[in-house]
Amino acid sequence: MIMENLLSRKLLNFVKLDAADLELLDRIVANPRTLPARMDLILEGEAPTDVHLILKGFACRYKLVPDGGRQIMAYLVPGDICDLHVFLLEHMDHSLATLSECTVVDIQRDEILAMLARPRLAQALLLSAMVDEGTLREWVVNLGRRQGEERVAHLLCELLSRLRAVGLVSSDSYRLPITQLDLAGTVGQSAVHVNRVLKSLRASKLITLEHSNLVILDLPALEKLAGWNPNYLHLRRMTAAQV
Amino acid sequence: MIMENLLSRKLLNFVKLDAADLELLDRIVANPRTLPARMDLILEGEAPTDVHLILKGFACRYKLVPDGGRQIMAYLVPGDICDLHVFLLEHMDHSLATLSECTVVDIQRDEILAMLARPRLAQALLLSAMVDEGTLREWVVNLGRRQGEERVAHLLCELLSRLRAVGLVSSDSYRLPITQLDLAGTVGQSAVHVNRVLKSLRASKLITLEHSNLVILDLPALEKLAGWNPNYLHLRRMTAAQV
DNA sequence: CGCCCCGTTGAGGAACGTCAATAAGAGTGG
DNA sequence: CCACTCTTATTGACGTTCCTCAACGGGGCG
Repeated sequence: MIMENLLSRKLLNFVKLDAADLELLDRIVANPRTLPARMDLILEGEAPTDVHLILKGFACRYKLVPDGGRQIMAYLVPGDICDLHVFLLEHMDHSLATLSECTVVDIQRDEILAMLARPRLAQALLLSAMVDEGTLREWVVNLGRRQGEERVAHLLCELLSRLRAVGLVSSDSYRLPITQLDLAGTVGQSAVHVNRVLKSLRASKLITLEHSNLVILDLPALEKLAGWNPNYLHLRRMTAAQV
Repeated sequence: MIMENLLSRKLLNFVKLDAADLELLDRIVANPRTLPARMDLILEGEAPTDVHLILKGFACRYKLVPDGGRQIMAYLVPGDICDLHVFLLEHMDHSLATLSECTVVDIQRDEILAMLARPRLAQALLLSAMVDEGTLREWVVNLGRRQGEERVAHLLCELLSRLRAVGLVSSDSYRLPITQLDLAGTVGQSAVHVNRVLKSLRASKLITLEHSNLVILDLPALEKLAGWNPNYLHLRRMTAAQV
């Protein structure tokens, strides 16, 4: 089975690309490597070297706090590029790690420059970076203003949209290959409480979640609970739903 | 009294600038306007037109949530530039408003392009944007992993660093022209609870706060409480402390 | 088979929210 | 300058959300 170029698929949500653009992207994703779950890509304080592109699996940005806990500040899902700031920042102010097993491409400096030299690709990459920032702002809202169930519901809605944009959703269902401990580190609550929140979402017939398979049973109700508004993802074109 | 060019002062924290760079910045800040407190600069959903530069006062990014509350996601203090993404995003995914009376410069498209055409200014602006993003990540940590007193303490430490970088701090003291309701909307707690947190910080002899004048009485202790680590601000050079 | 990580549940306590009342300032018009 | 009003700050009482500690079960993997 041929692996579709998820980078192209993602960027096509923002801009049109010509054949040469697509060919460059195909060349870039040609040599991926596979990493196990729970593996650091780069640590806070280290000097960034290359740019990472996720093709498969979930990764995250995180920081450790003095009391031993960790806060996840971003999910990196297939099609996501991280650390375009390689060229500017001397030291990482956060760490990067896989959550599940991941397929990753290390993009070299000259390949990034080749992309930025193409106006439409440059625009798509910048737009994608602005969306990441908008997502961060929405996470601040999520942590600051919503409580348990709404918080998790919002995260599930966001992942639905983001994964749908790269064709990884069918019938409001997707793989969510993370533990409840990771989920707790994401929504800023204890693992015990997240477990109870999930129990409650299941009891309300909003979702099922077994063996890392999430099924959203009642999307309108989940979106309503979450106060969902996808404008911060700035998706201009919706990709066709998969069968 | 001549108003110092706070934009230059801020950018000099990141890069060296030559005389022509500084002259361009002086031209840009030449025609400011003054806005009253609690005034929107732009609303979520609107199309951004120009870029805003704050010269005096506090402004913020915020979103309203269905239940009527508002979450502040960023503070804009003197020297801060917002919305460089004017050129890319069709609609704002959040709103911008003044918290106190503000002096603001509206920067036109061609002036932005003139700055970006100068390599060092471009680098400084991009670095500044990355710092904004790093700040957003730290706020996620603040909301997700810290409780009341640590949260407020962290915010106060951050503002100390940021205001010091533009010369608005003397002896660990600065103007904090915001209400407790705004503070609550920032740290994701109720105004009543923020009031009690402040009371506790005062009782611990860490700060005083009267008439919008904040005095940090014991900075090491406040930083320890906050788990303060300024690396995300990426300040390379410290500006001299003001008398 | 045994171990370890993960998910689940119970019990009790700490942190935080809501409602409500009062005080203290700040601005406004007379 | 004073009376009035509106916003902001402060405090108490009480309820809710969430955390911590602890125990137990289940499934994957050596």
